[in-house]
Amino acid sequence: MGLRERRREHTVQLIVAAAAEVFGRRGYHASSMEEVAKATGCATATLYGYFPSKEALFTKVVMDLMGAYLAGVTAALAGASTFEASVHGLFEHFERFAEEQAAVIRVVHTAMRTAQLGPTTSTDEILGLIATYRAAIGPVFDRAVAEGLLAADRNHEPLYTLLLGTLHSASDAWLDVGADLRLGLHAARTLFLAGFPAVAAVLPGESS
Amino acid sequence: MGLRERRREHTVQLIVAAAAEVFGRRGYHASSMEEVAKATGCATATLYGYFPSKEALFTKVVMDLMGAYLAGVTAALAGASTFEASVHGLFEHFERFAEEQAAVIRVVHTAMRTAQLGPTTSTDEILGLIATYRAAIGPVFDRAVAEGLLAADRNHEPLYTLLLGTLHSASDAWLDVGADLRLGLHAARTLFLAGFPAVAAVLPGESS
Amino acid sequence: MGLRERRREHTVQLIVAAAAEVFGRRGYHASSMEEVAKATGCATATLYGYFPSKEALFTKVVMDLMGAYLAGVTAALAGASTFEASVHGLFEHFERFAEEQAAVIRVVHTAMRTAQLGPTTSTDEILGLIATYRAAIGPVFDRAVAEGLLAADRNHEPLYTLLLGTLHSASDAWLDVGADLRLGLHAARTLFLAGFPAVAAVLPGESS
Amino acid sequence: MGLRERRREHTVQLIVAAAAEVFGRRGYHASSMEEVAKATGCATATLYGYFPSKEALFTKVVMDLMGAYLAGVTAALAGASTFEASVHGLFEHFERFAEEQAAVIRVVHTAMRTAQLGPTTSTDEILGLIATYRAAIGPVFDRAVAEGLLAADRNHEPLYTLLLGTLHSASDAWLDVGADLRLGLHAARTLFLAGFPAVAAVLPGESS
DNA sequence: GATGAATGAGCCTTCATTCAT
DNA sequence: TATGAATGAAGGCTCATTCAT
Repeated sequence: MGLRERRREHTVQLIVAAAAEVFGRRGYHASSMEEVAKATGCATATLYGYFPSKEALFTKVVMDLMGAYLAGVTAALAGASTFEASVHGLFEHFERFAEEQAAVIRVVHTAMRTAQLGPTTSTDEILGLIATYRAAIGPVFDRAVAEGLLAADRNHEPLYTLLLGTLHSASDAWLDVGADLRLGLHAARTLFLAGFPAVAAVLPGESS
Repeated sequence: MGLRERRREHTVQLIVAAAAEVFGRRGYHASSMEEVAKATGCATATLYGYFPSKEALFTKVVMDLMGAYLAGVTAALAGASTFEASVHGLFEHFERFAEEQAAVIRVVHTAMRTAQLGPTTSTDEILGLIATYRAAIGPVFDRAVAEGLLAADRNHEPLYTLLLGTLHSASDAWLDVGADLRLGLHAARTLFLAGFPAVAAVLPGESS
Repeated sequence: MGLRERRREHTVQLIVAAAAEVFGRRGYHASSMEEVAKATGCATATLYGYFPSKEALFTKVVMDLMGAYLAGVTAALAGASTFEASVHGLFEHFERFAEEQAAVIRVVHTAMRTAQLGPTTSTDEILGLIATYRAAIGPVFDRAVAEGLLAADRNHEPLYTLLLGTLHSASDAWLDVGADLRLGLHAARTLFLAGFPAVAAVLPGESS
Repeated sequence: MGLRERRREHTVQLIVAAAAEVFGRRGYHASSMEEVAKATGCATATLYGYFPSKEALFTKVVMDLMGAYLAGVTAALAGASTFEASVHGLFEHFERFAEEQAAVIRVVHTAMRTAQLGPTTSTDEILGLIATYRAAIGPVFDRAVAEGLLAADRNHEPLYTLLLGTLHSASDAWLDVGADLRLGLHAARTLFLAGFPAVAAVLPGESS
């Protein structure tokens, strides 16, 4: 990559970082390009030299942050050989990531939670992202199956929902009402691990 | 209440119902007063005869729906004498409510999850609402304490978070990716009940 | 038509008149909605209560003015029984119309001359308008045929072009360099009538 | 002219050629400097190394093309000794020129026709250009006078208008509705020559 | 000389809100 | 009370132009 391109890429990163902060704090619709520009330290028009539209910028922000987060998830799970270790790894990664970049969590939550609150067009991409997220945590359940804790021929769907649900509930409480993040995550992990066998037992056979 | 006032109140309800549908479908910022008016079947200006602003309308919508929902929660919990029955009652109430009024859940989620996605000013009211929600499900844990499943002098905060987190994760998955609601709620309840003792055991002493 | 509609229609006419003046003076691209609003005596946003876009307003202006002009053309030709009288009628109508509403001629010329200078989308409508214009002056040549001045089985295309060309050249000179309109039209009419037989004689057989 | 200057002049020509194509196709206002740059094969900023503004570039384009065209006109008229030959020469030159460079005709028409469609400020230059154009075809009428077809002490103004009007009407029809150029020009020339005596007879005495 | 990047000004359009009827 | 109409205040986006490299 030439020098020019590097500089450009750097600027893109600065914009994305500023935009992440703004979008995370105000949501998509309430954020204005002028606000993002001010946060970046440039003129509004400058943003359009890097992104063709507000929506494209938003999508880039979500994709980038989510990509970084998911890469960490994958790495964390790669280093865990048992089901329990996987869950621990996932929660630890989340905690680290959340503390470093609260804004990130905010945008990602915002985006994932509310396809309908973001711009219409990128809905598909966001849904794809949700799918990617679920795929990334798949190894957790592969290990559960390998360890005999979970039958392979069951509908695992609710497990994904619950793992992410308990995980995110802690960060939501942290962001929304200022609850203790570490404690929340600890409790969430405990609940998930302790309740897992019972849930596994009630899952119906694979279907849709 | 005079006849005049009754008629007015009726109109208010019609508007709120229409607004709930619109806000639930599009979110606060993406919804326009014109859209709400069209859904109500009146002119935009008419809305201002009943609500001083878009924000006030939104707040009213959230408050009303949440109030109805919470009344149901309270009723459901009043009729349950044990911890387990309480949890069952809560989930059943939720399921019934969600199926009847998907839009309601959408707005409430939207509102609760993201103070920042709604209008800035009403944040306080929404936070108050969250507190009310938590208070409404308090009886669940009172029963757990009464049954000796939970020590009274512990920080119950994470329990509230987790109960609501598991509950809502199911409806989120239902709304966002079309997951099976009944199955999701069943799994969530199972997880919560089975994992509860373990979580209760790791809760730290009362603090904040 | 109710009173409401009448008032509305009246406002539409006021806007169209103001817009005709502005578009006629500055052309489509150089005119701004703010300028039109100022000429109308209202706020910019008000225009959007009557027209969905700048382009729609422009199209309406052109269509309306052209429609009025063509109605006059048709009427003038209906009252003329000979070829020569037709041509006289056409020129007289044009002169009257031009003096009354110079702006009209400007917009129409602008629009007709340069589909590509107006908004892209309405190009088709403008081409259709050109076709309508040509159709409106058709009777002139029907009479020429009836009087034996013109063979029916010839390509009349160049005649249309020349009749309008001589006619418009006079108004163009009037608008652009301040030439005398009456004199110009007189000369144009004289040229057309005197040269017509010669042109009719050189027209090729009907083809495309 | 040094080598350096020659190279510069060459670049100027490349830009003017590209700009002529763009302005001819889209008109002044709808053309962007970026579009011109792309057509030239250089960066937008580069254009400013050769022209101080968009307007200056437009003016240069018009002046250059018109200059080339008028030089041809002058040459054609110089080689024609009679009135009729002059008119023939003019039309032939026009036909050759138009077929070679349709874009040229487009820009020139655009510019001449509509001072208001080009940039406001250069109106004077364009008016001067119109005057130059008229001067260039002056010899046609000088010959008419010499041949006794036209009285010298009359207002020749309408003749200029009509000669150019008939000429241009053919190319307009060609450009706008795809009419046959050669046929149109033939008809136009025929009309002009055949009708000329009659017009000459009705011209008033010299005045403005 | 050439260009990528930056930007101020401006344009079209939307929308919450007000007001006269 | 209901509403059509009017509007100020943005907001997203474009573009001619400048400047540092």
